[in-house]
Amino acid sequence: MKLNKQDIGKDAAPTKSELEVLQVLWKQGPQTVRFVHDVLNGQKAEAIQYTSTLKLMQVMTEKGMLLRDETNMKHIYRPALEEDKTKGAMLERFVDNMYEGSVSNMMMALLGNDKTSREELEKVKALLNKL
Amino acid sequence: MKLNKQDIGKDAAPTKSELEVLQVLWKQGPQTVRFVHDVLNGQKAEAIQYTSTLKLMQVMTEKGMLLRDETNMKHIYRPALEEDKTKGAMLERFVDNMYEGSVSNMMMALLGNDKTSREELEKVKALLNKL
DNA sequence: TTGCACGTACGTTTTTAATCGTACCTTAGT
DNA sequence: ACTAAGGTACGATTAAAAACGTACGTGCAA
Repeated sequence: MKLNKQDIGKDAAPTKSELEVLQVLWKQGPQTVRFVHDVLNGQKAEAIQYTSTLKLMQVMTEKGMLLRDETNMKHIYRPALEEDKTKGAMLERFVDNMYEGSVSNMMMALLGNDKTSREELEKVKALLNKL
Repeated sequence: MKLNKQDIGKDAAPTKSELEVLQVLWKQGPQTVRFVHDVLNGQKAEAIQYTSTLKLMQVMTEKGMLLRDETNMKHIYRPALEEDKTKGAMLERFVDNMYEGSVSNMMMALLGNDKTSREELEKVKALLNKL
């Protein structure tokens, strides 16, 4: 009995390129491979081959990460899972791995980071004070 | 002229296993391969071979990610970069990739996530109000 | 009605990460 | 001195992700 990837790591995190594809679809709605490919390689100097993107999205479909409408010749792909769900899970994993699962730990790190703008922190503060 | 990895992706993000090694060293201070290996595989059912950990750490050293003291036979490894610096960079990358670089966007996601405990959010609030 | 632009299918290759095994060195206990 | 325990070195293998090219189908415009 040959066991498929799907049967195993059902909730595996998307890889870097898979995430890029998902981002486009979440933002733009269901689209063709061509569309996603162009968005991803538009102004990029090191453009990838179209068929590479195609293959990637086909594999993602096999993994159950994307769904596709094959009624027309130009297949239309869409994410199987909502943006919030997926990103939420990834965020959780990230906080667990990096900050012992503690959001406040992560926040502390942010405070010591110059790159984090004052405005952003103000926004967060406002957000939390509305609880 | 053969060009080395080091010359290229100097600030490449640590991979998953590399991060695990770094975490041990940051927490425990400079240590031998044996030590790191045991911490990482202590209670694990699927323990890895010692030489795999050794090789991993050697490669990390080649990449400039670890430094080692070879004066004694048992080499002592330590991270080349401080925890804060490394994690800060990773966090920044994460926020960029996932939340368009906006910390408040990320915070919003956290609010909609049941797994984030109320206490944690309170802590963060307290933290920010001290600004 | 032919040919070309544009699409899918899918095996193959390349690259990188992760893991392993074998050879060999060093030291402490006998 | 001998050996066992435990260390390093490093090429080789396996596994997974990323990228590619070739074959082939479909429809529309000259």
